[in-house]
Amino acid sequence: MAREETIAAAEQPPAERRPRNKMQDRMETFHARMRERGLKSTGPREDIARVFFELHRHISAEELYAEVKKINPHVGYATIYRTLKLLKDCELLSERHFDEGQARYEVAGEQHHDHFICEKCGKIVEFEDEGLERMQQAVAQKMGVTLQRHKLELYGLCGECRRKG
Amino acid sequence: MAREETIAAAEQPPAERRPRNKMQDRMETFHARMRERGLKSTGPREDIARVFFELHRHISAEELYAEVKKINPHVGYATIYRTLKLLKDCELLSERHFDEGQARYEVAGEQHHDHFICEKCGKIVEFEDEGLERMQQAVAQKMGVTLQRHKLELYGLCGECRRKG
DNA sequence: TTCCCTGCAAAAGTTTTGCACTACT
DNA sequence: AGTAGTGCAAAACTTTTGCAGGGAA
Repeated sequence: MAREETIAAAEQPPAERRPRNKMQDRMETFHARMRERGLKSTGPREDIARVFFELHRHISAEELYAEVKKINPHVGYATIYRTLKLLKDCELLSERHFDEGQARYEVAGEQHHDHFICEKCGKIVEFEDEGLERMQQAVAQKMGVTLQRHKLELYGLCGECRRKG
Repeated sequence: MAREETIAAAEQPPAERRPRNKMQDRMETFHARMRERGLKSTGPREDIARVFFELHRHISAEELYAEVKKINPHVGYATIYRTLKLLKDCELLSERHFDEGQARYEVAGEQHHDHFICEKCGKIVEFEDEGLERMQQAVAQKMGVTLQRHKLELYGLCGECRRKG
């Protein structure tokens, strides 16, 4: 059992610019990637992927398991984890380790973003800032290293909690 | 068993500005904080704290256990974890979760810093950049949130590995 | 028909806890 | 003496793996 998570849609690109049915696009991509790899599309995989794409982001394996159980009570934890790994291989999912014991998973292939996490209510807000990205590159250069990826998490109080508290 | 770690001392403040015997200072602080809390200074606690302060940073519980065993083979895992938690309570240790299953621990109370992690050799380099800190504050302000802390990890190739690879 | 996939259960890895015993202060 | 600390073993929790049976291509 982990900290509860609330989701805020933050700084999403305007709806018109996004494809109308992300869900279907993603399922198609999933099928294509599986075919490429000679893997099979099966009931449990469909269910898990569908729930994962449908649900809000930053879900834990435990939460995903519970959700999938609702529509397919037959599915076991092993299949959840195996499908999560498969989705990751297919570059449709990325795994995050926030300050908790368990991993959280989110849809990948979107534009890069970082996270703000409210320490009071647990809300996770995604954001992206060009300036920060550039400055990180500059710092890396100064250190003489090559950057492949990064992880930035800001922790604090969201506007709502600050007002309340 | 986890990924091996190499340590690079990076951008440390000049030696003259640091107290000569950090180790003793830290042990004294540890004793003081324990006294404040009505807790006892004991053999195992001494050994664990000493090894922790002596050793390089970003150690895992497993590694610490192995090191402590060398000087006190009697100590168990439970005491390692309990003492790690105690050191954290005493604000002498901070716990990090990089992209691995297990936690890593480092000496706290130093100036704030972020981490670069080489994806090839596992080397961890600490760094600090004022500009980045300021820009994070600016981004937080733009989002209407209050920042309490943050975590920035850069992943990539260190100079050495890039040259080799 | 051939592998791949599945669920179950057991294992593995990390961290925590219960308990009887020990040892600081 | 009294209370907190210790080691051991067992439990808890998350994730992985072995295996025998079932199903997609």
